[in-house]
Amino acid sequence: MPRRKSISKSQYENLAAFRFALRKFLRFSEDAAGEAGLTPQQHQALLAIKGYPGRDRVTVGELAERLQIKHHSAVGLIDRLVLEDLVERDASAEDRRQVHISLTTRGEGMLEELSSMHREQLRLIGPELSSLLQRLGQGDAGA
Amino acid sequence: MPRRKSISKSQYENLAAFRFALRKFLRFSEDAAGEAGLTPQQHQALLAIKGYPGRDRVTVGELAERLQIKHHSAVGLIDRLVLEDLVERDASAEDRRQVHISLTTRGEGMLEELSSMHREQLRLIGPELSSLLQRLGQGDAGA
DNA sequence: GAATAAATGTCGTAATGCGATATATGTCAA
DNA sequence: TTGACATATATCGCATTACGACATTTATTC
Repeated sequence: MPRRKSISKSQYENLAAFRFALRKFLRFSEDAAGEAGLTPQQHQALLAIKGYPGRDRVTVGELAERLQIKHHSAVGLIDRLVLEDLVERDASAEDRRQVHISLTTRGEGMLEELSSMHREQLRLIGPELSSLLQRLGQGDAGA
Repeated sequence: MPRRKSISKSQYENLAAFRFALRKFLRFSEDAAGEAGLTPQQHQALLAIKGYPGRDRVTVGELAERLQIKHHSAVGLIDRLVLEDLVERDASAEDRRQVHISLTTRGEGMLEELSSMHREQLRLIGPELSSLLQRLGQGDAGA
């Protein structure tokens, strides 16, 4: 039987089931951010800053990389976060082209609240996602 | 030590690492769709239709549910898909309020190509995602 | 110190999801 | 069989956001 390009009905169903589960998680996340008064992207930016490996500040370029968006998209996002008093910009001492972004106290509080909810939700749905991923990893066994 | 609301630095890093991996996968998916000449949402719609459990057509409402968007957002999405000759609308015989959406031959071809790529990519990164999920499921052990 | 690269920022454009609202069809009961 | 209500889809205008093209400032290199 064919192996590379051909996709069986059950494989389409598996792929779709995974994306459905993913969308439900993202919807949960979007709703949680919205109820906290943040846009989803603002929430992701706060997490990317506070959760950056080994530090709790980032440059504009680093933030763009972590969010997988372009530099100038990150600039606009940061503009709105600064307006909301959620992050602050500080010029870098070493390289004056760079700008360091870090959370304000207000930003920290909001992120902590949201992160707590997400930690719980991910513990809840993590096993399901892993199971769906594993099913995709197998050949075309299950229906 | 505290258990509910408080989040350690390493937990922020774990949450951020998971979202980063997720964003990289979604970026892969967005880029793949774009190269095929589709928007990311158009691709997701095709998959949701073809991968619907037990069928390969859906109603507008079902599509909205699978994509986790509102009905009228799905309507606009379907409008654009019909214009691109990727899906077709058919009136339901049983309930004339409903509209059945199914893929055209062109839509099938595009979805098969994209699904093949996604299947491979998910096999590649599935283990990493599972590992990150499992780390979130544990307490606050690892750093 | 001129040329080039890198980091950030500005501006206008396009896609998309949503709330409010409208229309058509089905359902149920008096 | 008709009136009241529910359901499925569609329309319209709005807000958010990411992008490409381009500009500016600072660092680096020969």
